[in-house]
Amino acid sequence: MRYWLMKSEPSDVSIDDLAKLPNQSVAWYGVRNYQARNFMRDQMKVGDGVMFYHSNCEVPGIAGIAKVSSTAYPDATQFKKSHKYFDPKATQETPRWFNVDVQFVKKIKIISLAELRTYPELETMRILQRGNRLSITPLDPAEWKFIVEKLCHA
DNA sequence: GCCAACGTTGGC
DNA sequence: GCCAACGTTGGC
Repeated sequence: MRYWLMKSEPSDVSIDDLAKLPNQSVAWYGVRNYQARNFMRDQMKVGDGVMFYHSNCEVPGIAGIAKVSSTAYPDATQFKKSHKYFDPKATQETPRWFNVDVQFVKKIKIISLAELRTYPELETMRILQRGNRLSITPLDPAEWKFIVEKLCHA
């Protein structure tokens, strides 16, 4: 079992939105970065833990816990001509982009980026490294454990 | 809205 | 295969 941190803009899908969706689950569409795609396609398994991170918003930080609820399958938006995530180089036979489904587990009191930066235990987190922009990054089990046990409040 | 950092594209 | 130009991300 692996652990991941996945960024979402709350104006797109917030942790509250996720909790209200059918099955409390969403297709993680729109990833157009190969490294992030490869994490989903090659490494994610059903049941993997996910820290749901709010980015590009007033208080960026970890807003909840989720889990991977399907293995990867072709991202439907790449085939839709009118869609902003349409990719003319992708075909049904050779899709270029994949996504998993992510399911709500619980909402927590947000752990802001500024707070995350204060813990030596978390200084190796990819999200905290300078210049990091990857929307999906692996979390060390130790980082996951520290966040779940020490920082999560309902 | 600014801008640093970084990924992708495409001409050569 | 190099690398300049361009587009995007995302904190501030």
